[in-house]
Order: sequence, then C-alpha cells, then structure tokens
Amino acid sequence: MVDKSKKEQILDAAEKAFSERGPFGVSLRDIARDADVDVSLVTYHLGKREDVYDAVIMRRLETLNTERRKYLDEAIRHAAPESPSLEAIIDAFSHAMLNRVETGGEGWGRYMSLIAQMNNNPEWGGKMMNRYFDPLVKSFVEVFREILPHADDADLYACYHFFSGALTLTFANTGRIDQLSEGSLKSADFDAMHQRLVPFICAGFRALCEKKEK
Amino acid sequence: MVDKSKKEQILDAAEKAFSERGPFGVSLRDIARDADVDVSLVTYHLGKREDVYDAVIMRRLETLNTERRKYLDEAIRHAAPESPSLEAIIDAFSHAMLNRVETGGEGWGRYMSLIAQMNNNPEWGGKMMNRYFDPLVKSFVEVFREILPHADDADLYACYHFFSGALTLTFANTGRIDQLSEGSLKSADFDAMHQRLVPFICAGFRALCEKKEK
DNA sequence: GTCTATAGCTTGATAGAC
DNA sequence: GTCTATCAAGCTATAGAC
Repeated sequence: MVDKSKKEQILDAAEKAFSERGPFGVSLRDIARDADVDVSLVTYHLGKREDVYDAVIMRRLETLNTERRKYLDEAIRHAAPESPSLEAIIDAFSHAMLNRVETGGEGWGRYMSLIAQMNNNPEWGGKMMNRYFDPLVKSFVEVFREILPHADDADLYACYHFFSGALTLTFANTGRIDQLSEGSLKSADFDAMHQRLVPFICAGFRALCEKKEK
Repeated sequence: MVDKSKKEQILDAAEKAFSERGPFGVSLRDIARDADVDVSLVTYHLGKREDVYDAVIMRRLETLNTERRKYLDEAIRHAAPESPSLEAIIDAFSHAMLNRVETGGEGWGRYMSLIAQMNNNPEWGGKMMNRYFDPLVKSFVEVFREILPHADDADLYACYHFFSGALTLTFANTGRIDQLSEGSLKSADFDAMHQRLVPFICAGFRALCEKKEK
C-alpha cells in the first residue's frame, strides 16, 4: 500500500475532527496535530478552515452521487418499459450509502456523520444540502412523480424530507439505538438497518401519495 | 412584561449560538456579546462552556418531556379499556414539539435545531440523547409493544429510530425543503408537516411490525 | 512541498472593585 | 450580581528558509 499523500492525511484528520466537533469547533491546529504535519501545510494545501470543510465534503461527494445515479438508471432500465417499483427507487437512493460505509473504511463512516449533521443544521446546513444534493434529488423526485401519479408536490416533498431525516440518522453512527434497544439492534449493522428502512419508507410514501381520490 | 434576568438573557444567547455553530463552535465571549453582558458573568452563572450547553438543554427538557408524557397518558386513558391507536401514540410523541415551536417563540425553534443536531452527532450525541430521552422513550416503546404485539424488538426499535430521524429533522428548521420544493412546501409551516408526518410514520411502523406471521 | 518563526488577535479563567 | 483588568495559552495568517 502506497503512503497516503500529506494532503490526504490532512483531509482524513479534518474529516474526523469535523464529524466529531462540527465545522466551527475545529482549529487548524487540531487538524495539523492529528495529521502529523505543520499548521501552515494545512493552509497551503487547502486554504482557510471553511475551505478545508468544503474540500472534505467534496472529496467523497462525487463518488456517492454518481453511484446513486447509476443505481437509479439501472432500476429504470431494468423495469422498462414498465415503471420501476417504489422499493427499487428508495433502495437506489440509500444503497450507495450502505455500500460505502460497509466497504469504504472508517473515513466513509465519518463522512456520513458529517452529512447527517449538515442536514440538521438550521443556519447553513439547509443551504449546503441544497447545493450539494438538490440536482440529484430532483432526478429522484421526477421518478417518484411517475410512480405515484396522484400525489401532489407538497406530499411528495414532505415524504422525501422524512426519508432524508431517517436515512441520514441511520448512517450517522451515533450508537444511540444500541443502548436504547439493550443489544437487540446494533447501529453498526447497517445492512440490517437498511433492510428495514426501505419497506418503512415505501409504506410511508404510499400512505401519503397513493390514494388521492378526493 | 418583566425584564428577563441576565441569566435568562445568557441562556437565550447561548441557545442561539449553539444551535447555529454547535457546542464546540461557540466561545463564552460570543455568548456574552450577544447577551450584552460581560464574559465573567457567563462563568459566574453557568460555569464552563460545557455546563452552559447542558444548562441550555435542561432549561426546556422538562417542559417538553412532561407534556409528551401527559399526551401519552391521555391517549391511553381516552381509549381505555381498548388499546390506543398507533396514530394517537405517534401524535403524543410529536405533538408537544409542534405546540412548542408554534406558540413558544423563537427560543423553542432553536431548541429543536439543537436537539436535531445532538441526535445526529456520532461522538457524544447518542450518549446525550440516551441520557435525556431514554426513560421517556421506553415508556412509549412499551405502548408500541402492546399495540403491535407481533413485532420483535429489533423491528420496533428500528422503527423508532427512523421516526426519530424524520421527527427531529422536521422540526430542525433548516429551510431546505422550501427551496427544494420551489415553494410548494414551507418548512416553517410545522403544522402542515406534522399532519403528514403522523400517517407516514404509522404506515412505516405497520409495514415492519404488523404481519409477522412466518 | 514542507517546515520554522513570528506577529497580532481571541480565548478561558480568575482576582478584585463596587 | 455585575463589572473591569489581566495573563498565559491557543489561535489564524503569513513571510521566508530549505
């Protein structure tokens, strides 16, 4: 295995720190110390703290969203000329996250925590999520509309929002459910959680979007 | 209206800052400046930063959880001797949050953002949520078990987890859904979101927990 | 690319006046 | 309870050696 470049070391350290303490709770020195480099090198490679945070997000974003889009296309192609099932689409959106945390190493796990916290931040989080994810989400919403033709937009977007909250928390790796459930569920068993998430969310979508004959 | 005590002013300012920048992203000086008092007064009343954060959480926690427990008891009493409906219980858990953000002023809105971010933090968030909310949650889970007698614990807790993620994001006030939906949904219209949340979540619970005849 | 050195600001903590 | 004053430590940013 080739040595990681210093830049990668810095990004790894920053990812860890940001996921634990948030974008404003981390000093460049914290990052440099953990990456075992000098502070000035952080600035040299990545700029100011804000830019470091952005670089951390961007590093894995393309991989994640490209894989999601691939799953979406496959689901559509596989079902054609019929419409794909709702299950297939919910799975397409969430399965890439499952793949990464299961096989991508610790870094990807921390990345999911980062996204979950961004998703829930009132000040800048919503705007950043819009910037990074809305183009992809809109592609998915188009397909939802096709599968659930009687749904109105407000219901559809509300469903997506609930899905988003459940999904990001599920992969946020908080360990909460382990203690609450006294061992009957392991939050680190992402596969088991994901298997339950898909039918749960599909049932929710259908309850709101399916029988709108008023 | 009586003037707020300085201590309350400090807690208000801290709540705002913590909700925007996280528990590690706020200096005592940030808080003092916004509360229009000297730094040393923050320490005098509330101690170190960690203690300030804890005090912010504790200030509204009792109110929230007491109201939830009241709703739970009412739902049970109202349905007796039958079991209450799943809808009634999901509503009991979430309606207190709706009440507070609708009538409690800005502070309560920020508080919900704070809880949402705590819920999604991997390092300390899960532990704090366990500490603050598990006793109440366990009371609710007991009732879920009664209503859904064929569910096994793992499914039940997974459902609660998904509920928790959707619920906290819904009240986190991120504004995300406004832009994504191009105006067809206002995330500040909590009542409209809550009306959709309840049937969505109930359908999810039923999909996983109802027909376990294998 | 990587580090050392340094300048100037911000921070948490505390001692003491009123 | 509230404020002023102060200090050592930690912070960002940058200039410059290798």
